[in-house]
Amino acid sequence: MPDTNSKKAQANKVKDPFPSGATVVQVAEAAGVSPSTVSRILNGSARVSDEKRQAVEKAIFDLNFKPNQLAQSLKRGLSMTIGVLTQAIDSPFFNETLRGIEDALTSIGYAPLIVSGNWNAREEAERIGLLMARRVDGIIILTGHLDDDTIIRFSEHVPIVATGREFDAPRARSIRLDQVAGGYLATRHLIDQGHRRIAHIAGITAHLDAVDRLAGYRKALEDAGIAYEPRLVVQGDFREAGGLMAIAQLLERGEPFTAVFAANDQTAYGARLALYRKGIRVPDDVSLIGFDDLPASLYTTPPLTTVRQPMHEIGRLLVDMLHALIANKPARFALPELKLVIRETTSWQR
Amino acid sequence: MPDTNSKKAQANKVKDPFPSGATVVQVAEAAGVSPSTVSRILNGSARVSDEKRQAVEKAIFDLNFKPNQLAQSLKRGLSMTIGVLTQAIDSPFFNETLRGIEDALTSIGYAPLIVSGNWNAREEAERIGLLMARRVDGIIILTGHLDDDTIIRFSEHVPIVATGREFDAPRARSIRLDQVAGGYLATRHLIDQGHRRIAHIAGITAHLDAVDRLAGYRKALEDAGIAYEPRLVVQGDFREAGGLMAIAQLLERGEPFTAVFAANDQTAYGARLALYRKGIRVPDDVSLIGFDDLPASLYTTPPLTTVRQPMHEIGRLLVDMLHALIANKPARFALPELKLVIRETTSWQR
DNA sequence: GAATGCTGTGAAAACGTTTTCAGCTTGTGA
DNA sequence: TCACAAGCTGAAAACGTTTTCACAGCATTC
Repeated sequence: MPDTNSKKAQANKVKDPFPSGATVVQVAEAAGVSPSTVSRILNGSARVSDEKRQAVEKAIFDLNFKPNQLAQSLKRGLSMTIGVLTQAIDSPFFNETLRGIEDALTSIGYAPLIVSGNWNAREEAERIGLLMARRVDGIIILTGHLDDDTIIRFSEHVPIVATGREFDAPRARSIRLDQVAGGYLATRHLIDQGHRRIAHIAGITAHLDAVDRLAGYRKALEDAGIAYEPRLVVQGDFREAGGLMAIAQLLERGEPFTAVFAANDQTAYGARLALYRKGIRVPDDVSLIGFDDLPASLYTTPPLTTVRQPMHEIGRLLVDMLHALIANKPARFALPELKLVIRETTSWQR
Repeated sequence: MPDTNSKKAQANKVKDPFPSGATVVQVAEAAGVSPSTVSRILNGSARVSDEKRQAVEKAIFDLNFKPNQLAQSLKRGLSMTIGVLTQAIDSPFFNETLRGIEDALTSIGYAPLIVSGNWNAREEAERIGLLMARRVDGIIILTGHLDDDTIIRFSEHVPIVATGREFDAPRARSIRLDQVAGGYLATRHLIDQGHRRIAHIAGITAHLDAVDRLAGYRKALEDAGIAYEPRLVVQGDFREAGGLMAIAQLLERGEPFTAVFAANDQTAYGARLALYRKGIRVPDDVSLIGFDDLPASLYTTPPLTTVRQPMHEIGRLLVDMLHALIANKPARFALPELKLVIRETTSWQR
C-alpha cells in the first residue's frame, strides 16, 4: 500500500484536536526538512524561510502533531507543572483557593499537581517529596503543619509560596491577610449591634490564623471598654463538629451570652445547629458571625454574616507570586482586604 | 578542591527526604559501577551482586538521589499521571469524588492532573487535549457536556472512565448508579410519611441523572396510586439558586404541596432558604428531601434527609476501573448502592 | 576581488533514564 | 581439557525534544 494513502486515511480519522503519536522526526520527514527546523518553527526560536515554514505547518496539521510535553520538559528542565499541597482536597475552605490557582495556572500554560497533606507534617513532607520527584517547577502550600524552617530549607530546591504562615526567604514567600483586623471587624460588628456578652469559638491554636482572630476579638472588646471574659472563649477545631461541641460547652457553663463569633464559617455552621437544637433562635436570641465567607454561607438558614476572605483572589495571587519567583523577577503584590459581609445571622441586641 | 569534599558537604546539607540534582550517572560513578547497574537495582529488574548492590545503595543514600520521573516517563512511555476532568474543582459534589480518586491514585503510585471543564463541551475537549499533550496514561471524566461518541472516539488514544453517562467501549467505561431507584427511594420515603402532594425540583434536563431521578419520582407516585401532577414539578439547575427560584415559582402557582423532593442537596439548600424566607417551617409545614448527601447536609438546620451517593467510593472505583483498563486486565466491578439517609427535614404529614 | 558578515539550515549532542545486546567470568559435565 | 551454560555487568542505543555548532550561500564592504 502506498504511503500517501495510509497517511491520508489516518489524518481523516483523527480530526479532533488530538495529538497522534507523531514525532518531530516524522514531521520533519514529511516536510522534507530537519527536526531542528521543525523545532524552530514550533518555538519561533529562529527565522525560517516561508517556504519551509509552510511545508512544516502543513505536515504538522496533516499528521496532527502535538509535541510531547514530557520530552520537552526533560530537555528544557522545566516541567510546566506546579505542585499544590492542600490539606484536604474536599475541604470547602481550600476549594475556592484551588479554583483560583487552577484558573491562573492554566492561563499561563502551567498545570497543577494537587496532593493532600491531611494536616499531618510527616505526610506533608512526604507529598512534597513526591512533587519534587516529578520535578515540579514550584510549590504552593496551603497552610498545614510543616514548620517554617523546614519549608525554607525545602525552598532551596524549588521556589515555594504559602498561605497561613509568615516568612520571607529568597525562594520562599508567604501571604497572610490581616487576621487580627478580621477578628476585630467581626467582633466590632457585634459590639456595634449592642452586644456586650460576646462568646468566641476559637480555631486550632497551633494555627496562626486562629490566634490572630482571637487577638482581634480581644482588641475589639478592649477598645469598646468591655472586659475580656475567658469563660466566654471556648475551643473549636475549625470544623462543624467543633462548633457544635463548643456551643454545648458554653451553654453548660451557664455563662450568658447574646452573640457568638466563630473562628470560621464551618465552625459557625456547627454552632448554628447546636443553637437550633436547643431552640435558641438566630439571630433573635443569639447573633452569630463566621469567618471566611464560604460559598455555602449564602444559603444557610438564615444566611450567615461573616468576614469575607477573597480565597479565589488569593489563589491567583499565589500563582502570580510563584511565577515571579520562578522567573526570578522580584515583585511586590498588594494584599486584598478582609471585608465584613452582613447577612442575616446578626441583629440588634434588645 | 578535591571532589570528595564537595560531595560530602552536599550530602550533609541535604538531609531531608529530598531529591538532589544527582543523576543515575553520578550515582554510578560514586559506586564504581555502570548506570545500567544502578537502574537495575532501582527497579529490581535483574540480579546484581550483593557487593555492588550495597555500594550503589550507599551512593544513592549519600547523594540523596531520586530518579527523575520525567526521564523515566519518557523512556517507559508511561507518565504515571492520570488526567481528571472535573467540571468545577470547587463544587462540593465533585470534591468528594476527587478525594476518593486522589486516595486511590496515590496508593498505586499515580498522581492526578486535575482540570476543570466548566460544563462547557468545547472547554472540556480543549482540556482533554491538554491532558493528552502531557501524555497522561488515562483519563477520568466526571459528567459534563461532552457527548458519548466524542468520548469514545477519544478513548482510541487513551483509556477513559466516566461518571454520569452510559456507554461501554473497548477502552472506555462508564459507571452510573441507579438514579431511578434513588428517585424512587426519596419519593417513597415521603409517601410513607403520609405525604400525597409532593413537589419535585428537577435537575438540568440535559443531564441523565436528572431525568432518571424524575422518572423514579413518577414511578413511586404511580406505584402508590397518586396521580402525577405536572404543576408540582418545577425546573431547577442542580444548584442553590435554582432551588430558591423553584420554591418561589411553586408558591406562586398556588398549587398546594406538603413535601419537596429536590434533585440534589444543593437544590435542597436553596429550597430550604426560600421556605425559611416565607416563614414555612421545615419539616413541620413542609418536608424536604435532597439527593447526594453532601458532607454539609449533616449540618444544615435542620440536618437534611437525603439519598446517599457514596462519592468517595465511586472515586476509588473509577480509579480501579481505569487501572484495569490501562493494564488491559478485564474486570468486573460491583456498583455501590444508593441509600436513604433519614435526618430531620422530613416528618409525618398530619 | 578578497575579506567580512549575515541568514538559513542540518548534524549531532544533550536531557536522565531504561533496555538490549554482547561480553566476561565462573562453574559444570563430558 | 574443552565446550557450554549461567550469572553479572557494561556499552550503547533509545525515548522525543531543544540547542549548540558549523557550514553553505550570498550580499556587503573596502
